[in-house]
Amino acid sequence: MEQKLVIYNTLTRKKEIFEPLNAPHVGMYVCGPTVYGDAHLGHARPAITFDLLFRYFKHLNYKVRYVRNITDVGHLENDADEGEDKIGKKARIEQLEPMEVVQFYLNRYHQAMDALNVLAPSIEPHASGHIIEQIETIKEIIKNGYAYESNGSVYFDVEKYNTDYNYGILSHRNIEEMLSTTRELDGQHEKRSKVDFALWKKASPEHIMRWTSPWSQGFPGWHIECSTMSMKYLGNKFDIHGGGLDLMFPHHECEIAQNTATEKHQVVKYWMHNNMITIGGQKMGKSLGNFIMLNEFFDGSHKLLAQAYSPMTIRFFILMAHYRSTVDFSNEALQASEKGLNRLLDAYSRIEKISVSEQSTTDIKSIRQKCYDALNDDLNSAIVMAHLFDAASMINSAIGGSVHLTKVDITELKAIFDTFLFDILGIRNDQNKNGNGKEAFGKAIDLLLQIRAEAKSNKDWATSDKIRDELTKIGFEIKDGKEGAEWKLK
RNA sequence: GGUUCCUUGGCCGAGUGGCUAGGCACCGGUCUGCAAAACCGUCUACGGCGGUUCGAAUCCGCCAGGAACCUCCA
Repeated sequence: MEQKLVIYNTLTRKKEIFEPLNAPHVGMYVCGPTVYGDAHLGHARPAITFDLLFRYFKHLNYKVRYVRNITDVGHLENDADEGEDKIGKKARIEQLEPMEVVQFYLNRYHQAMDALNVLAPSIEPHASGHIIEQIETIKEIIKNGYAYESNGSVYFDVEKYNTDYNYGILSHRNIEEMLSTTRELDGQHEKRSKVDFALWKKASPEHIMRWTSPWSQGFPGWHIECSTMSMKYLGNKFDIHGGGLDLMFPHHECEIAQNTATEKHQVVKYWMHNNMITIGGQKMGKSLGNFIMLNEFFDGSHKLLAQAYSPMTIRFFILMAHYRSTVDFSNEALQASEKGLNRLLDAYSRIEKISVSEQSTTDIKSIRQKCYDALNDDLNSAIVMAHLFDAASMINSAIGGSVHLTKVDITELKAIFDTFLFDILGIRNDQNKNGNGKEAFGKAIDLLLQIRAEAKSNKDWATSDKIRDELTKIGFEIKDGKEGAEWKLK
């Protein structure tokens, strides 16, 4: 079963066969959160998209090092390298140590990621823990002639760089265009050109987070952390750099410029970008204030939400669309995801109930390859889901008796769910979680259903309905089948 | 204004030249003491106008509408 994974490379705007630089090793770097607030639905998209890729690489037996950074410094509040550090601002408002703010939101971020069943990356470096390395990178860029100091700050010389390389290679912009369309901003007198960006900023007196450097007491620019940390942990040539589409410019463009200015060659082989989550057709984001926090989904507390949605519903919802499509939030779409996910999990939990036949009357064997084909085609999780729904349909039909399956095919159906739905798509099976050490609890429900069955055989509908209705009221779902009643906690 | 992209059935959402994606909802049926679940069936769409082609949702052009980036943003 030859696997040829194809991924879309933003750099070339084409689907390319994925060939690791150093098989069986794969290095991937993804831009993580700036920890000055809780994660919203938009943050779940790259986390889940690249978690899928991480899981799939591991499934394909690659040795993956997945680096996802924590931005805890250097991310400016306003435009063009002026303004205030986001972490520092939040810290002053809340009268906290900056690192206290970082730790608080980082813990909450991790909780949300755990809930979404997003695996922890191999390394989660903090920008603030790599100030020395960032200073070294900046020195190297200055040495190579692509940056200059100005009044204690250091700026990247974009126009100089562009004469030797190509600034705009990723975002397909050109400098002339940018010079004519970029706004003139206050406080840009330090820069030689308005397209230059900061590598190091001298701290203003009220700025809390500051480090000593050859140029000033200050702090690093936003872009330099990713260049520095990605190369530190993955080398000066590595496979994949991912992030949200909105980071393509300027962040990733600047990273490429910094990388190339340091190493004199392209560092990243494949650039991958997930698309945005929209709400009412518009990007869910901080500036529009139209975001819904993940925790608000989990408990249903946001006013736009008709109900609470479980973390797995959110994950399923995101995976139902291809990662390069925008996906529009709505209660209807989320409810459809919730029901669809339950349909798959219900089918999975009923596999044991299929009675074994000598011959299969339907084709199970091709499903696995179809799922691989879908994943190999630029991680098309939506198609994988469609095949899983087909598999669910076969399970249900087999239980209903309209199709027959051999022991081997039944085992394969279960394996397909285990491999694709749980291991690779990362859906956690939260159903019937009443198992752990609560066998007695389950047996008690079984006993109630047994009494109900006896009542039914005596045509004592009052008793049988009472048991069913009361259990339903408590929160159980009772299904009557040919082989007796089943139950689960809703 | 510049760059890039999108427009699929009631809703969501795959699909890059021919072969019913899938999910949710609705409706009809089977099953059931009733219900739920399950199963079967119905609904078969591709913004508009032209063009290329034996054949286009899929390629090209124009028009309309929408979005992202161009300032922090996943």
